[in-house]
Amino acid sequence: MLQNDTLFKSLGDPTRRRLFEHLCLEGEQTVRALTERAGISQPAVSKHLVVLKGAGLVAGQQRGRETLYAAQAGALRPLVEWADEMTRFWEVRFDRLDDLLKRMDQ
Amino acid sequence: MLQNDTLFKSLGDPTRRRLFEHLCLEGEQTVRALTERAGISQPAVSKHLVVLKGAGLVAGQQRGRETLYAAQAGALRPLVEWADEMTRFWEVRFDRLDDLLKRMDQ
DNA sequence: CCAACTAATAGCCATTCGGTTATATGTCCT
DNA sequence: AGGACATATAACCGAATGGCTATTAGTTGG
Repeated sequence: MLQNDTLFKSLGDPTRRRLFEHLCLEGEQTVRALTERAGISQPAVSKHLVVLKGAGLVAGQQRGRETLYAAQAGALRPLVEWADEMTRFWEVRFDRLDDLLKRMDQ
Repeated sequence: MLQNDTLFKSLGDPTRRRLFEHLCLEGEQTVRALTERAGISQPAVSKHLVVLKGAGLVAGQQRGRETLYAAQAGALRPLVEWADEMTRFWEVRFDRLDDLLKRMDQ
């Protein structure tokens, strides 16, 4: 579960998550475009992109003097799987409780 | 999307996420039991539980002098929905690119 | 060739955060 | 009643974090 740590941590910061959201919804963007929209300095954006890249959430390809970043939505899969697993276990327990209550009713 | 901020932030800390995982997999636990397993001090655990409760991920019911905490797995739904939405948008764009490439092939 | 432009890095700072110990509050048991 | 126990809160501390400005490196176009 160590891989999940960087994934969840990356998405834990609102600004960073918004950058990722924007890339998902609007498609690949230059750092410049992302900066204008984020309302923070260009170096701050670049630092966030490094973190997102470290989690596999984003990939950047250089084209000339600018770099195009694109979301890698597949990187979200471990997150969904984790959530499903947690929910599944939780529901199993709920079912057991339900059974217990039914047995107590009778 | 402001509600998601606290949710993602709560899960962003590994220790905290592990507490939640434990409650999901093992069922409700006292603070004492959680503390023994977490390997940190009892106040630290209590603080994490406050944060998790703030995100709706956990609920505590006092019973005598101890408090039983239980996971609220339903609180994960916004997270899954968010991930689905991001993936959906991303795939739409991918399809468009796919179409474009097909058109270019012909 | 050089000035403008784009992005990344370095260095700095204030704040946040996760941990600690000490203490308060409340409950149980003898 | 009083001591042990369970949890929450307060106060504090060092490390991590997210932001900034300044600078560097690389690219383009006149």
